[in-house]
Amino acid sequence: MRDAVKKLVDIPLFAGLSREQHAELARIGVCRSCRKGERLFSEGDEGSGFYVVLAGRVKIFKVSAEGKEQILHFIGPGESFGEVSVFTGQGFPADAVTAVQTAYCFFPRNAFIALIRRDPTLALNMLAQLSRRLRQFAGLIEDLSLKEVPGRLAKYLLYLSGAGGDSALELDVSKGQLASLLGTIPETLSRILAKMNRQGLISSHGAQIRILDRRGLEQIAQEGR
Amino acid sequence: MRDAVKKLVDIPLFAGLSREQHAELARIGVCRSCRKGERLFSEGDEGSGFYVVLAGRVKIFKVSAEGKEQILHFIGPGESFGEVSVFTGQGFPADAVTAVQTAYCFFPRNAFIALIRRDPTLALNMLAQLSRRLRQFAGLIEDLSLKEVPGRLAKYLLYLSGAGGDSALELDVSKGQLASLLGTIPETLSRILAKMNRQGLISSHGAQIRILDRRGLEQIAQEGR
DNA sequence: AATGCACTTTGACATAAGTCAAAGAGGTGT
DNA sequence: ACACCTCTTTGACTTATGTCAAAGTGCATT
Repeated sequence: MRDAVKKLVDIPLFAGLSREQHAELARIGVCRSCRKGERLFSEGDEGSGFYVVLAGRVKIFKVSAEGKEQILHFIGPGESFGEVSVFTGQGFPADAVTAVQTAYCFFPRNAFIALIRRDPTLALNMLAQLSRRLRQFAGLIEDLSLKEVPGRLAKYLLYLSGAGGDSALELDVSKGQLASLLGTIPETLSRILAKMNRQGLISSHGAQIRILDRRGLEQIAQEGR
Repeated sequence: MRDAVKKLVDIPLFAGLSREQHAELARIGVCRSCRKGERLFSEGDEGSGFYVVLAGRVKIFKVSAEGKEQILHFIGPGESFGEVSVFTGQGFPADAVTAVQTAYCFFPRNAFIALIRRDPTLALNMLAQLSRRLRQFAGLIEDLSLKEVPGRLAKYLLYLSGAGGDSALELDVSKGQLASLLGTIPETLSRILAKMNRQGLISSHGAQIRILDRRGLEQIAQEGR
C-alpha cells in the first residue's frame, strides 16, 4: 500500500506539485483495495472525502425507483471521483461500485481542503478536473436528450476506435453495462448492433467489433432524432 | 456600469473575499448590458473568460443537428456561467443567449486565474460552484434517462412551489422553453398538463398553476418509467 | 375594435424504444 | 465432456413520445 502512494505523482490532478505537497498527500491519503462489485458509497451518503483510482475501475451511476441504472461514467486509473461532496458539503450525488478489482486512495475532506488552501496549483488542477467532468456531463445530457440510441452507440464506437482510425476494436464493458452507459437496455442495444451489422456498418462477434463504414457511423453519430 | 460592480460583493462566488480582492475583481471585470435574445457565445467558441449575471437571465443550451434545443439551465442574478472553458482552456461546451434583457459582468480568463492563485477562498468558492453544477447536471441526466416526462414536470412544479408548500405558482418561463428544459417538445408538455388537470392533480390557466394534489405529484415525480 | 403574430392546444398518425418471455451462446468449474 | 450460470439475442407486443397539420388563444400594436 505504501507503494501505491508513489503512483500519486503520476496523477494529472496532482501534477506540478512540489515534493513536499506530494509527501503531504501521501500522508493524508488512505490506500485500499477491494474486489469487484464492492460498494464504495451510495447516493445521499455523507461525503467525508474523495477517491483516486490507482488500478482497476469504478462505476458511478444513478438508480431509478424501479431499479434501472444510468451510468454517469467509469473512473479508471489516475482519475478521481467523489469530489463534489467535498466542496458542497452535501451527500454524494450518485452511487459508486467497483466494476473490477480496484485499488484506490481516499483523501479525507478537511485535510484535503487545507492542502488546497495552501497550494493554488492543486486548486487549479481540481478546477480543471471538475470542468472536464462538467463538459462530459453536458455531452451526456445532449446525447440523451437530442440523439437516438443508434447515434449514441455510433458515437461510442467511434470514440473507442480512437481518433487514429483503428477499424478493429474491443468493447471494454459488458453489453449490459454499455446499454446502461448509453441510457438504454440490453435488448435495444442488441437489436441496434444487429441492425448495424445487417447494414454493413460494422461486423461484430461478441466484444470484438470491426468498423466497416466509418463515414456511415459518423453520420449516424451526428444525427439527432 | 461602475455601479453594477458594487453588486459583486453580494455574489456567493465572491463571498468572504477581502476588500482588496473585491476591488481587484471590479477592476478586471467588464460590465455590459444587452437586450433579450442576444447571443453571448456559441458552443465551440474560444472561451476567453466567464460571466456573472447581475440582472436578468441567460439561457445555456445545446442544439441538435435538426435544431431541437435542450436547455441545460437558466442563469439568474448572482450566478455565473462559462467557467468551464476558463479552466479547461477549450471552447465553450454549450450556447448562451439572454432570455430577457440582461446585465452581466465579464471576467477575462488570465486575470481571473491570477486572482485565484492569490486567494484560496476564491478558489474554494469556485470549486463549490462547479460542484453544485455537477450535482445539478447529474440530476438532469437522471431525470432524462430514468424518468418519463410527467415525472420531470411534476418535479419541476414541486420545485417551483417551494419547500414551504405554496399551492399557487406561476411558470417563470414560456411553455415552449419549459418543454426544452424538461427535454421534450411543447405538444407533449401541453398534453401532460391537460392530463394532470383532468386527473385533478393541478388546475392551470396559462402560466398560473395551482397544485391540488401535492401527494399525487410527489408520487409521479419519484416514479421512474 | 381590428389586425397580426407568436405561443399553445388538439387531433391523427408514425415510430423508437421499453416490457415480457423464451431461446441461444459462452465461459467456468467439476 | 458435462452441467451450470450469466450474459446476450430474438420475437411478439405495448406504449410513451415525437411529427405534421390545423385550429385556437391571448397579447400587443395600430
